[in-house]
Amino acid sequence: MFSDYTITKQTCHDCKDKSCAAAILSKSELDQINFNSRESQVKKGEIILHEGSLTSHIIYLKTGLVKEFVKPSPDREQILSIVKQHTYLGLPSLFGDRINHYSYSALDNVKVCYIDINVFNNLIKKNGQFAYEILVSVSRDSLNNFHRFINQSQKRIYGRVADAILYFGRIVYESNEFCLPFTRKEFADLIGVSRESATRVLLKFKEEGIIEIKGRMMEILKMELLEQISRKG
Amino acid sequence: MFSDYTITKQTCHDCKDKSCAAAILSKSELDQINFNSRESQVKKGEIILHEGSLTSHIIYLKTGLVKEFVKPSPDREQILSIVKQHTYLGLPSLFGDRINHYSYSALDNVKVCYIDINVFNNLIKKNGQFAYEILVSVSRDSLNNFHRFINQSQKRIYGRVADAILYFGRIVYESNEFCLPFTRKEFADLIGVSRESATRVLLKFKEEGIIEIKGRMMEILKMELLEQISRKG
DNA sequence: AAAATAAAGTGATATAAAGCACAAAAAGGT
DNA sequence: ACCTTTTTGTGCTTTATATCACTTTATTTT
Repeated sequence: MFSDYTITKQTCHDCKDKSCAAAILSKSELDQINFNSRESQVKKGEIILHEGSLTSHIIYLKTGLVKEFVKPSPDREQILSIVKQHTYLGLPSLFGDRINHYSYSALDNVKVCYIDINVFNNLIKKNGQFAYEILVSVSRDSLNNFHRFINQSQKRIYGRVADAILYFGRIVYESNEFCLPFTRKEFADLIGVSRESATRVLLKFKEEGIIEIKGRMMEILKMELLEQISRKG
Repeated sequence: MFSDYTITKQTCHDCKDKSCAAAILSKSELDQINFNSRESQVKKGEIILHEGSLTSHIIYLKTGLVKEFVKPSPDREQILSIVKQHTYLGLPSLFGDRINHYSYSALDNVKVCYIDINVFNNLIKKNGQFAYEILVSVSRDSLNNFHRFINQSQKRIYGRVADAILYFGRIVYESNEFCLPFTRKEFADLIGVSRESATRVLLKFKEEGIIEIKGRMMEILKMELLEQISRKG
């Protein structure tokens, strides 16, 4: 089982998937990360990080998609966001009590890097420019997530479904045609509605020619209308 | 009107209300803030910062309570949090597009300091330790607010009202007896329910002896029960 | 390829909470 | 102290969406 996690290692210096923050580090600073990190692969569906666990390493998502979620109770799941590549996972948890507040699981086969937390914190404290970049990233995420949540809490189901579709089209895949990375249940968990209701609205949208949907494949046909529905709530 | 804002100025060095972050600055660094900031008072009910406005100064809440909110539509209001003294307002907005994403208004007469944004950013980039402290604060807020929101979206009205009461008792006032800083409407806006429903639940709690409430005065009588209701949702 | 399991779709019903309309009380202004 | 405005409380009605129970369709497993 464990041998599935192929542990490869090239140097961080010539990594094509560096974060914006890491890009501004000096050679010797990058060396510190290089010597105190390792890369690993996680298969589709597997958990990368568990809500409630203690952080000893910071995890950088090098390639692939990851879902960020919490389970308020064993039978419920709230998906907070879909995390794209070139992102550190769970930064806010890192600077607080060091307990991970969210769980992360791989939506496809992904590559992640584990970086020693002390090395990372040290770079922040030593290099204000690096800290600033991390701050920008934490702030952006905080704002984005919050906006999605506020919208959600204000909108009714049609608006929420429209939002979710736009989220995939504009932010996650940046294309009008994409393949949902998960089931209808999970789609529903992303916007906080029941699976049945989500299904119904999705089919209504299809019926009205707003989207084309076949299994997990989805295409936005009437962007204008969808945006309008999203606005109206 | 404007003369109401008494502009006093003592030096930042002997300020009794310094932020945790500012406390670690050197004398010369504090000087920079000192020469590029001014203190001002805002009266109860007045707006400190408008959602959508551009940031030229960062605002530090020296004393008093402030409500952080957004207005998704002119007739709706979502209160995000009650901000306590010794907190920078709207930090996440500062590091993104520099547009304020939330509004802030004074819940009582408050003192705030306006600090030049460039000076502030400079300190972050020059002093990683300072940056780290800001990072901790942004992260804490992000996590806290998110938790409240996730809870909210998962709970039904009884749980939400219980949460709000506990929020005031434990976090805002740190006492079992307190005076709500605003109307029932605003109380409802904090937890995203209608005013009528909030009222009804509040009175139900009173009837059952869980809380004592008279106007805006509130006292938590059965903490255990309240926590249980909060957990059950 | 067949059987088993999981996911998706569908109609009927239940229900929590919003909305409405009004009365009572409190707060604010003159 | 009186009038006006705002806030709070209350019963009734409406409505959106969850939940239930079941069928159909996909996906895995053997």
